Amino acid sequence: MRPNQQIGGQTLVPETSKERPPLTRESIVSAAVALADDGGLRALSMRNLAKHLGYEVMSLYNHVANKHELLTLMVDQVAGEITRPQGADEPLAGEESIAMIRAVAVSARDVLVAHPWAAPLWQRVLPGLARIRFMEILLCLFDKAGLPSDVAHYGFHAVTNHVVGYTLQEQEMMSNFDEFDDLDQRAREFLVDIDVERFPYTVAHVEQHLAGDTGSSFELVLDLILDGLTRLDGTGSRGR
Amino acid sequence: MRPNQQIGGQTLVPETSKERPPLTRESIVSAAVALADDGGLRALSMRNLAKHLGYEVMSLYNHVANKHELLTLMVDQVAGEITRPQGADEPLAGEESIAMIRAVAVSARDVLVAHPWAAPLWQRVLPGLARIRFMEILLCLFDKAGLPSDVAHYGFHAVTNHVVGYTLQEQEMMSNFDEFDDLDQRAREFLVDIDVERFPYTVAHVEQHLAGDTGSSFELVLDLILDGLTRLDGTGSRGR
DNA sequence: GCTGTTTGCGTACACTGTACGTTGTAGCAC
DNA sequence: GTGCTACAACGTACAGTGTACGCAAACAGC
Repeated sequence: MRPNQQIGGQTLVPETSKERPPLTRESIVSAAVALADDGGLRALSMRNLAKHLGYEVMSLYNHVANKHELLTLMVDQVAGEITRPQGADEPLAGEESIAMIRAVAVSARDVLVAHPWAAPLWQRVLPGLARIRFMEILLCLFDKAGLPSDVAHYGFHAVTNHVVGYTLQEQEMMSNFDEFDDLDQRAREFLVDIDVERFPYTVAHVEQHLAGDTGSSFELVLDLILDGLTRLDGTGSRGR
Repeated sequence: MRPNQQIGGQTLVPETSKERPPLTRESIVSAAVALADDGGLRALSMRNLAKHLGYEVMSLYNHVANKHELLTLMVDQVAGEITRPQGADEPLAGEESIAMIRAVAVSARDVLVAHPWAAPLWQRVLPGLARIRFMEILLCLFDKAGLPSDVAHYGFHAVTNHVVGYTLQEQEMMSNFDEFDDLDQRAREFLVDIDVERFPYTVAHVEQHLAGDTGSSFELVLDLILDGLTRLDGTGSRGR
């Protein structure tokens, strides 16, 4: 037992200072993010993670309560990558605020694209500090945009929903129709099921996707939402 | 072994015709939906499902390829509950189409609320027949709304994203702040983390949620999107 | 009758997250 | 120094997961 410690003569400071970095909360989370970045969430088991770090499984639990907490920390680390606009603290004109909201949303989307495993987790995990900061900035910008408070409230939801939801749906498409994935077979079944005669619109829609000419539709819908919000400034008496 | 079959004298037609309904694809899916409806997705294991049906685990695999297929079928059954508007086949005015789109979206949301487990699965599973029908109707309505084809394309995404994304985010809130859930402790941690001084906007936003005055914001954002789409009719030359 | 196919069943395997107990060691009081 | 406490790393063990495999009973067509 403990095969690595009593090999050399030096039983003091054994192997720990040799090459493997010490186990910390941060190193664990970073390794987990790296492991999920290539290999997806499926590749992230506690055993696998421990092996990659050069430790045994249960040692991780000295720094992380359970896997859910690890996932929370991972999402939060990724949330910290979202760029914060400068000058958000100063007084702003409405248009400037909207432009900043747009920038934050685009940055958040970029981060979710860079870490494809993060989008599904985003809603399943409680916000950590970085994500709360993200929320705070966005809500602050909405406040400074001069919108009525209720409009600001669900405007926030509309924007964040769009960022996460759009990316999620896009990734589903990608993974389902990617040749490199083993889901290729299922994609075939799908395309067989929908024959052109019964579902012409759906077939056309899917082909539009496969043609790849849906590039900037994320930003188009984002602008759609933002423009709509600014239009709801005064009375708010619209709808139904 | 096989304790249920050789109890009575009749080894023919043993127990099968006695009381338990025969195992079919449909009965399995329905039982799975029922099981997930109360108990959530966590309660839905193949073993648990088999037990509830009065069969053994591996018998299910005679009717369902694997669990992923089962989940797909479950989502599809639920998708079939979405009400289809009458008269969608006939020629429509633009406003009528938009109204129908709105009705379909609201119905879809109702279904997702009735089956809280379905929203997270919605994006993780390939569309089955019922969901393709749903897509077809929606896309058809978008076409009849007189929108340019690209606007119709991402309008479809904007609406479906909103339906699924909004419900998902709402359910996360619910489950994270519900007293009945064992996540209560985590919710406290969350509220402790965000002190009012550092994150005033976030605290105010969360309190707005806890006060429950966010009732119809789903439909408000939906109208926002739909109104925005109809405004993008002609040139499409707006916003960056 | 025989034969091939379907359906239910039991066992078994690889894998998951993690509870629990043991062990070496660092820090501190005496 | 000795003793005590705290903790990080470890190994084992357990309950739970999805499902591959093989066997037996029931039913189909000949």
